[in-house]
Amino acid sequence: MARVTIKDIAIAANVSAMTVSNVINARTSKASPDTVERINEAIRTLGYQPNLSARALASKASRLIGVVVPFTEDQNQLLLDNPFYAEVISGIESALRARGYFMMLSGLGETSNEVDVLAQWNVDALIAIGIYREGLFERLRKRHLPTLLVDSYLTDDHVHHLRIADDQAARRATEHLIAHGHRRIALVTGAVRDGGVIEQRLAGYRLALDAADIPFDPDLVLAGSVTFDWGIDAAEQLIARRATAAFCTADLIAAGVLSGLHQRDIDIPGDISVLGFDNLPVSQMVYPALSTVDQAILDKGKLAGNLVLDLLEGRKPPRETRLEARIIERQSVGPVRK
Amino acid sequence: MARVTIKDIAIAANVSAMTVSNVINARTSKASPDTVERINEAIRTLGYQPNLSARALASKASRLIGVVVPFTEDQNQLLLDNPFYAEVISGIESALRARGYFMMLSGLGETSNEVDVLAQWNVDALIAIGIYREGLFERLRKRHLPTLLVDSYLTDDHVHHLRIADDQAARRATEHLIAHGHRRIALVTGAVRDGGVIEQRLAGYRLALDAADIPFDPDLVLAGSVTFDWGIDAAEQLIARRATAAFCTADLIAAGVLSGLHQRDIDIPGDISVLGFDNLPVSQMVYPALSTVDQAILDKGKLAGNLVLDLLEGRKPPRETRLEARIIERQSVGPVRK
DNA sequence: CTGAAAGCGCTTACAG
DNA sequence: CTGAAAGCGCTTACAG
Repeated sequence: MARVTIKDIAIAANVSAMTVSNVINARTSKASPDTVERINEAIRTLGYQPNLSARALASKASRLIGVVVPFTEDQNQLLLDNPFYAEVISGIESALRARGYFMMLSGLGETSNEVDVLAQWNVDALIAIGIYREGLFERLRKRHLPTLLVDSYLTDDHVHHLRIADDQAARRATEHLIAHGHRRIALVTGAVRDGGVIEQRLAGYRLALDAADIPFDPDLVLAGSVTFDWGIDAAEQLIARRATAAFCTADLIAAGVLSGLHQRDIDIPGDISVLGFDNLPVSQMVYPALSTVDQAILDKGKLAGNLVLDLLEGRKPPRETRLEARIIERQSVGPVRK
Repeated sequence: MARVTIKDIAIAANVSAMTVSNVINARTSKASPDTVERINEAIRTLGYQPNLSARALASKASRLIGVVVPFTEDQNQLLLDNPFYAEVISGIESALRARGYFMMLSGLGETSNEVDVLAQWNVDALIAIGIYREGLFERLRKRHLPTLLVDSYLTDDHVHHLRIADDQAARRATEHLIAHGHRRIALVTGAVRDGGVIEQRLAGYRLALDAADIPFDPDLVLAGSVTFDWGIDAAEQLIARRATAAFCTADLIAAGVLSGLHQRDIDIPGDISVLGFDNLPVSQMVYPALSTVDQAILDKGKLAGNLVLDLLEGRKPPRETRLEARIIERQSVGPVRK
């Protein structure tokens, strides 16, 4: 049994293919109620499924949104290695689906041609998460697609942005530790990159220190990668540098710090306080439960989806959207030990 | 500047469109080396990108593989909520990409028409993860697509399977606890479903008990959902039922159990031992680090991708592939308290 | 080794 | 309110 096409429906309903097309695409004003009914009936009984490739080809609109995530820092080329991405993507997908669009997911590495893949599928628009490298960014902008950058500070006239107020969030986080009496506060983070979020969070951290008259100590900035393993390593340096608190710019790192401190029998938060960032599910699973900065990842993802569709559908969303983040207090932050 | 098509290349290289098509599709035997060179040159200078929708339409092969994951049990319609899926999917995607195929990801809920979406995109084959419900399964098989079921025991003549030896793995896990002197061993699990993996793991658990002459106590089977929150709740029942060890059929549940036990100041593994399943990244992040059953999720995903492509390309992979799982000993299992 | 023609399943002006 | 025709960018027999 061959696939049932629009032509089959046309024959069954005794109309032309183009009337069927009109009805399918909800241009019902262009057909009499009676015809619409007959066509819908035929669609139901024959089990018609539109061929989306054909539609994309003919209409020059694929209803496909490309979503680009960077491959993990150790270049193992795995999507979704970071639960943060998994959650944003879930949010994006849910928003797209609700509005009748589809997601084409792709990783993006150093030398990768994954952007080409998206071009080949004729995606209507692009959401790129956590982009910083100039080289890759260049490749993105070459196709002049409606583009939304999530968590990126790369500037470009043709690009829209969604991000949290990273500097402010980091400042508040640091202040939260200061309020608990801490003065030797380490910043444990991934690589500080041009146009990335960490740059901004570092700035917020410094602002908080300045405001509290705590001199900035570069030795307390521990930059590695956004991984659990780096957190474990960082724990050792935390101790060596006599930090009493660590502000980690990702929960994944914070989880590693917790684990590294446990290995050395350091009490948390008795000896060292740890504050995370993201409010990933894992932050509730570690021990002690991690105090962290919530950035409502899922909502962020949904918003990203909706913004990019607004953009695509010509509804002129704001060029930049900034979300608020807030601190979630759990058990990993306490007063400084006297 | 309009998109450059195969026709543009044909003109530039002074050949027909079909010769270009042949060269693009690596049927180079059908063209002289000289022609091939001219065509490739034109492709490079003009920056040609094949239109995959057009190719799919004309060739009746989309190189798109549908990947279906069930929506989470609380029906919140979010893909990737479970890190297990995120990891399998990463593996699948990586295998598909390596062989020149693309992934179309879709969730699958109670009433959902997501399978329709995949049909509409003309996916060449299907990988479905963790399917048990008969209703949904029926909808899958109606399209007679090459299908690989991951972690499912639903039988059907037209479907291929990839799974671990769940009964055996559960048996070994239980024996591992028995070897530590435990006799009141609870099984903490998601819903036991027809054709799902948990059914098998329950069987393995019972086999181990039988072999050790430990009577099966239905009160020690705690079935909820595959979530952290359920693990927290289960912790309370563990205590009430005087279990000395818990075998959890998912790390997510085990993490919740750990957390719930901490809340009640139970020492792990001093008072109660906890064993997980999956070896998710989170199993290293919790405290104490979780002993668990490793099922090499990433490799499983890659294998799934390769199996489905073998199937699609007519290489007749085995109808059923069973992977071995092995126990990873960390800190959450210890000898029973006398 | 190369090409002309038909066709994949849709949509889009255009006409009536 | 409805239709005939052309076209989207490819591939597929078929012919030479």
